[in-house]
Amino acid sequence: MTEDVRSAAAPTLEDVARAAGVSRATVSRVVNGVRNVDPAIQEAVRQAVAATGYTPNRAARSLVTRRADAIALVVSGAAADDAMEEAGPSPSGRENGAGEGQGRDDGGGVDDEDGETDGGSVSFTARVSADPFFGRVVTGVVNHLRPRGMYPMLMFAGTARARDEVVSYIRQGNTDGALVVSAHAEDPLPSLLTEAGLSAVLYGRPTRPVRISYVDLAQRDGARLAAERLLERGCRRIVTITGPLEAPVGQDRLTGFRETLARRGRPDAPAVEGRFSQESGEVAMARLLAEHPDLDGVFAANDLMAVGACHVLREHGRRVPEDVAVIGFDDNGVAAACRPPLTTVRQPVEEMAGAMVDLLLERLARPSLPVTSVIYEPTLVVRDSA
Amino acid sequence: MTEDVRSAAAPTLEDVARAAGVSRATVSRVVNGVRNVDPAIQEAVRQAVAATGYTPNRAARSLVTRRADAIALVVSGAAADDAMEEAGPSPSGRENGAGEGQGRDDGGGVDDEDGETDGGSVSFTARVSADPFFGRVVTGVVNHLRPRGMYPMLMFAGTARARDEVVSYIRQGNTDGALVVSAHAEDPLPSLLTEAGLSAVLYGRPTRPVRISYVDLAQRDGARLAAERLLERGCRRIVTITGPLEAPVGQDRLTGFRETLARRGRPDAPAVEGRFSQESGEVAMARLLAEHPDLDGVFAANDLMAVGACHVLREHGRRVPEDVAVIGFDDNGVAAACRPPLTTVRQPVEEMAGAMVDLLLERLARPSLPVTSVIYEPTLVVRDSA
DNA sequence: TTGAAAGCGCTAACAT
DNA sequence: ATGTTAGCGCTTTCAA
Repeated sequence: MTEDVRSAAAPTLEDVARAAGVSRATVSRVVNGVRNVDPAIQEAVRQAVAATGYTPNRAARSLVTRRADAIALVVSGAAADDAMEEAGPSPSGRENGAGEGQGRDDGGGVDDEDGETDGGSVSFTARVSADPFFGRVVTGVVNHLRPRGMYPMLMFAGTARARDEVVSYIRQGNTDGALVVSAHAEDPLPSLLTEAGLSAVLYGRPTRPVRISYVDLAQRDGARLAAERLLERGCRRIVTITGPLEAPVGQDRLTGFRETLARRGRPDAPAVEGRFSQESGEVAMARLLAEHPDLDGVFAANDLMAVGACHVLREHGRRVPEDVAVIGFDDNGVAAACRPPLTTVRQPVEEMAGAMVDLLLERLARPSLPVTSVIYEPTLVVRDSA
Repeated sequence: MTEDVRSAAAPTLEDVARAAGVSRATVSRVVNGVRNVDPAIQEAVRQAVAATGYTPNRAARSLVTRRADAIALVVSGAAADDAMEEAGPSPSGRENGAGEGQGRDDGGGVDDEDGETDGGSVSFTARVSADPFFGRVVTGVVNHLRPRGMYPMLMFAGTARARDEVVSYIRQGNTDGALVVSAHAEDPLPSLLTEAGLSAVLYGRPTRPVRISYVDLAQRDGARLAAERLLERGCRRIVTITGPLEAPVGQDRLTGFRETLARRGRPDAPAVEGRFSQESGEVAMARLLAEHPDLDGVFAANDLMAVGACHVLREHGRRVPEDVAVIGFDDNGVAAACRPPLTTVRQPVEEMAGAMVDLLLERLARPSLPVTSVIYEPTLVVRDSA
């Protein structure tokens, strides 16, 4: 289809204009789809574009439009404290690996500060690669952006330093907006972004009500689905491993779960807080087992913790699902890979990530648009564990 | 520290020049660290920069330097065939999910082509989020780039179409170079990139010898480590689950393993080919168990397959490591999370990804630099499975 | 509806 | 060692 000659220097508007016998301005109008161009000329220009193999120079365009034509995808995480001020413990459980090497390289040197040794970043980075959830968000965004000819600039904001750099990078106009997925509650990034007047869309309801668009799942409905399934199976002694309770997801999944149980006359399901990691799920399960040896149903607030729970249950001689039914949340790859395959609440992460893209792009196209939120419905995926 | 007034419009070189009482050119020189600037003036300019809160406008800079000051991180995958020409089977086992929905949306429309339904992209995307390996490469790159004030543009090239778009995007100068990690052998991307005269660095030796820089692990040494460990434990009947044999990693890990065994008088260790997915590891293990019921040692070419093997072994009543010792490869998070925790060959993925960044950046700084490769040494991480 | 011209902010000759 | 100047390729008034 493209059999043209493509010489060394990339063709410019000028070249196309000459080939079409019109002015640069007209070519620009055609290329940008601006009205008021004679159809005949329009066609001629299109031909010239094809013949020359013209593609707009983004730098030149950005220079005048003041748009970067790029967006940021930031995986955010650490709370206000980190690298430099690791001291104060956060409200709830802390990530174990955090805190080595802090305070290193404060000089602001631009050299050799690697994530592997960067204070506070270790556990953040580890969690991000360990939980398939983040990978799903990223692939969802990338795949949805691709047909639009765009690729996201990927950023991690795992430390206060990294976060500030990200914010100023975006403020400087290097991207037109940001998609952010937080690995932590109390993430100051959303506020920083909106305060700076930048367009952003979140994955998940922000902890504090900040005026920002977001895409979320009807978390409580998901938890309800899990509770009902456990109830239907005839579980009598149901417990739950929650997510971090300072985060909205953690709270919502717990309350949705408890509400359903309470409505069926089973208030006060025992709960132990986890941190969404497999290990925290194991610890929580062990504790629940010790305190409630007669338990026969477990709802873990994500798949990773459910997998950890299964491991511990088996080590304690309990069969899943015969002795204890287990339900996870997310429906990540680990759920299907688990033994037994996990019954879980599915969150259409990739789709939701795509919705984030749409929301942001619409907002950028029409900044006057109001802040919006889109809520997806979860579904129960029944496999073997419950 | 910054207590200046920051008005609406971003300060330009002009503003700084005025503030410092010099010309734009001088400011530019200072900002870009060009020699031949009087130290006193240099200092004055620096002050002015700080006072005004100046940051270079990248679009303007790119326009004249013809550098994008950005790099691509592409996770590549599918071979020449896909979306449009799914017909011919590849040399060895095919990814199972591949091939639904092919031929859809050929019209070249720029709308609504999502990865989830895009032919050939399904299994690719799934594999990418399922294998923590890719996440590690990505985090390694992002973390290493951050101190340099750069963020990679993330791209997936899972179909021929996507690959072409990626190549032309880069050719158009939207990024200065590319970091590529292939999920498939026979990936045409490296060749396409070099043929187009673009700078690129690969993760892993390319299938065919193409003149391109890469970072790799001494795969055979890693396999040797695994073989020796199994031998030391006194395993008598050792088998292996290989990676895809059309890929260099698959080959190298197998030959390194067999060579070591042969040198100890144990040629012909039974091998079954896997595809690096947990499921393929399960299938392979089941087959090996059927054909060699007396096996007592397994080397899986990656952790995911090792986990699958452990599942199957347990289901067949074999205890790990008492009855059968299992060793994986990579040392991803799943290795430590496995029950029992997996003894495995560690690949310092994040570090290696950092090395890719260095290689590419050096190359961009001095294009005359020769093509290089950096090889890392693997280490054996002993846990419980062997 | 189309063209002419100005200028976005920066770097890189070239002059001084 | 510093300043002057000429664009880089594009969009966007403003005229015609």
